[in-house]
Amino acid sequence: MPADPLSTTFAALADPTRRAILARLALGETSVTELGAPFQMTLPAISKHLKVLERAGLIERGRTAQWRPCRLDAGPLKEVAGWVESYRRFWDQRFDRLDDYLREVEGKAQPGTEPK
Amino acid sequence: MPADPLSTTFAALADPTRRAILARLALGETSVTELGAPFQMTLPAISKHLKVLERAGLIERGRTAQWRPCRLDAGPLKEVAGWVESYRRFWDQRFDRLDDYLREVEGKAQPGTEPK
DNA sequence: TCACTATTAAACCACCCAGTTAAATGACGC
DNA sequence: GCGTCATTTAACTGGGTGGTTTAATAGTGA
Repeated sequence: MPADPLSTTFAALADPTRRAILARLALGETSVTELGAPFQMTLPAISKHLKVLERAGLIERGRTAQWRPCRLDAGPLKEVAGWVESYRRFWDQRFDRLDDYLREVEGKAQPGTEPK
Repeated sequence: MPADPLSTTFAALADPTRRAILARLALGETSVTELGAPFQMTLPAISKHLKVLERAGLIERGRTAQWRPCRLDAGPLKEVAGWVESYRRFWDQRFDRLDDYLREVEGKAQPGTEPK
């Protein structure tokens, strides 16, 4: 239901098989069969994972003869990085005291869409 | 089923309501009722979202009287940032030519768990 | 104790997801 | 055209998820 791109990207990344596929594609374009080789899983399952990654815009697909090779498209990861970076100050120890200070000064503010 | 922490974190982030809750918590600790106020959703639904966030380690919960306030714990986001950063060179335009070069030199390597 | 507030639990629903097997599509080589 | 390889589709299953309503738990305060 939530069709927003960030949710789709996060959902696509929430599976270790799909993340492993992306890692393999980071080494270069390859075929579906070779992508599936490392996994104890049938090829239709791999094909479904690829469809999820494609809908999330994380891979692109070509058509060379009977092969439909995949290549990585890291565009959506840029938005993920941007989102997560906006929380950096919350895990970076160097800003812990600053956080306490800001929280003290600001008190309770109205809810916004993203922090900072 | 995939109980690995990174998958759990990504799955927790793959919902706009939960991301909005995190954004609200970035402004400071607050109660369940106040967290649910901006959403057209019943409180049990909010409570379930909080349980998902808690299992992912993204929030911590206290016990002050009848309130069980939530506060942000961005620890897992650090791992997310680390994972996504390993793909930075694939979306950063400045490295496009370098990518082509590396792909040419490396040819096909064996699949690893993460790139580079 | 009683009424009230804050929060969760239980039971239920519709739907999506990850996986399977079996069959279909499509391109190649002979 | 035929057999073969690469890939996808169809149909099905088990289990998780996001939401609801109703009811239970737990603390506060008179």
